Amino acid sequence: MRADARRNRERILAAARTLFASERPEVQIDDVAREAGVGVGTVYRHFPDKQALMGELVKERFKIFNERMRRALDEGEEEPFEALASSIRDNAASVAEDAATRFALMSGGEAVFEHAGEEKDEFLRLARKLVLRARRAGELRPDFQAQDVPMVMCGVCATIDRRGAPWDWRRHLELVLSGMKDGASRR
Amino acid sequence: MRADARRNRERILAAARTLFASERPEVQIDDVAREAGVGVGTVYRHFPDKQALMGELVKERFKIFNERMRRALDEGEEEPFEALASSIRDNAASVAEDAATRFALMSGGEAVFEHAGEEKDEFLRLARKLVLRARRAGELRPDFQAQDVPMVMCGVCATIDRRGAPWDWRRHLELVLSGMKDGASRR
DNA sequence: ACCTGAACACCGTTCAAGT
DNA sequence: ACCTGAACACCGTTCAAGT
Repeated sequence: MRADARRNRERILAAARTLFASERPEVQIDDVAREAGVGVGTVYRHFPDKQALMGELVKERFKIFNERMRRALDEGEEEPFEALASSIRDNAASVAEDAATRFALMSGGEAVFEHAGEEKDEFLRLARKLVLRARRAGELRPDFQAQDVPMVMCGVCATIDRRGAPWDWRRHLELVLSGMKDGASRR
Repeated sequence: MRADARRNRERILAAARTLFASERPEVQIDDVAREAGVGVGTVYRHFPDKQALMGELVKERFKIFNERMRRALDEGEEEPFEALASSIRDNAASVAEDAATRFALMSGGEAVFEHAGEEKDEFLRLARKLVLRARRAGELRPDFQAQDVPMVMCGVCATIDRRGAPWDWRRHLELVLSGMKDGASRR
């Protein structure tokens, strides 16, 4: 890829991040192009449609999720449940700080997730390992599945900054984590 | 309101319910009008904009929520936590069966909820009573707030039929309910 | 009092012309 | 190879004309 093209691509992503995070009404591609200092056509050259642009944000976010979960696998040998719980806490916190990606995650359609397909698969593989390890240690509710990790994360994300409702997503997450613990090992 | 106007209003709502529930791409007001057998202008005469149309579905759903919670207040004297939990279970199940309202709840903006403002306030009042009673009985986690009722319902709703993900929202809800129980009284 | 649908406005996407 | 932005298409909303 030519150097100027690469630079434009980065500028478009940066503009999308800024605008998706700040604007109230639906952000337009024309706005993204203007903010990035390129023509609309250039946005479409790099991202076939709006969903693909949002998809790229989601893809990058999943990469960050996956890094955090790999670290949990490496470092959490002694406390398998806590390793899983902490990685979910940190991932939720990173989404909470990134309104642009949250917008993409929540309002994007199926295409957005397909764009991040590979990273999503890797996410599930890592979740499976963390879940199995915690289950073997007897710290996790036995019917908890690997797919339940993205499920509960989606549930918590849906309650971050929801239309001005005064919701406390951290308490929400702690409720869920406490529900995930095996009955015998609950505090 | 004239009889034909009332009939048109009902037809429009019925059409919206059918289309929001079945269509894949964003449903158009023109489609709703055609399905209802009226002109577009008639849709706009009854509902000032698309959000108001979705808002009406949400409003009616909140009325159903509130009926269920009033019943829980009347009948659940002996088992206050179970009364709260059952009403949440039933409300989630009723949303799960109603794809049109789920669409309105999830993809509608703030205006949709303002349209159901009064019912939403009543919902919070009922939630407060159910929560206080369960807390007094020592069955509920002491830091659980009345606002957490819509919060956890929103979280669970967000994971019903999400882009073909094979998620089990009933297990999700049971996780949350189990996290809501007071530590001392958990099974 | 209410209904109709052509017309308008807005925004996602394309493509002919340019470098 | 890549960029530009005018033009097109689609869909939410309005409003003049009708009953």
